[in-house]
Amino acid sequence: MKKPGKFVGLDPAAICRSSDPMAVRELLNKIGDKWTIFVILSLDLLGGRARFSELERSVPGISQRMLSATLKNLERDGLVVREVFPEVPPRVEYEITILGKSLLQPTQGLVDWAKTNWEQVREAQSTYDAR
Amino acid sequence: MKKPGKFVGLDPAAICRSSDPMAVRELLNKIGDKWTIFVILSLDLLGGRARFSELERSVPGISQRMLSATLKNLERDGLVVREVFPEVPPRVEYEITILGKSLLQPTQGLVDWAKTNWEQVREAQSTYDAR
DNA sequence: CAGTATCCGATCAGATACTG
DNA sequence: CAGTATCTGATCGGATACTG
Repeated sequence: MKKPGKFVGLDPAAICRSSDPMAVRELLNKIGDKWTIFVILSLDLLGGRARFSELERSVPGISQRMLSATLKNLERDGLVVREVFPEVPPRVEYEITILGKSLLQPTQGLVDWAKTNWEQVREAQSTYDAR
Repeated sequence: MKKPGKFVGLDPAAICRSSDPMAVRELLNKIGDKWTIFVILSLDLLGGRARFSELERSVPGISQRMLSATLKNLERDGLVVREVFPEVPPRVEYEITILGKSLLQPTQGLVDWAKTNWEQVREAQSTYDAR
């Protein structure tokens, strides 16, 4: 679904001590896109399981298109599972997997860093821009 | 330099318990772009200080254009400092700041997660794609 | 050496409209 | 309700060439 894009020539050991720098690349890529993190965090806050419309409401600003695409990628990566109930009107529930939950911890580390340090980043930006 | 892009409507408390979801957004955005993480990690591995050409060699595949842009953003954010030596030929050194170093810990958390779990992600992708 | 300038194709994500 | 389809402007990043 999401093509990784080729990325040749990175020396694993030298760059990030990872045996697979592509994994880091791809992970960072996913983490970095506009909605992924907010969707998993929301799903977690909703108790780990929610339906499409609940997520839509929980992530203000997201469009159906982007929520759909984001969930599809998360499902493909094994971070959430999708369950369809054959009812009318249709009901679909998304549940965070153990793998998905395990990603929340390192993610929270970044969130915390932002909380702690972003003011300082903003100041640096202001200083820089003032020249 | 890097325009954040407007992003209205996110409920801080509900989404990520952050007092500033824009900070998280922007951080994730930076983290997620193609070279930022590899450049800071490389800079750290090079002892926290290196010149342009050293970084160019340490991050295989990066172009001058992207290294330059990435470093400029890192400098603007206060994560590295740039020092110019008025010599011929010119010499410019980049040094990671304390703020920059502090970002390495949460970042490493993600790198470790990728090392531990990416195989599982790949399997999930294969399974998903096989349908 | 340490960049900048320009061009360009690819991807991203918003808006809007439509559907089983 | 839970999506998909289509269009579009914006941004990203690679390739290449040039410069103080």
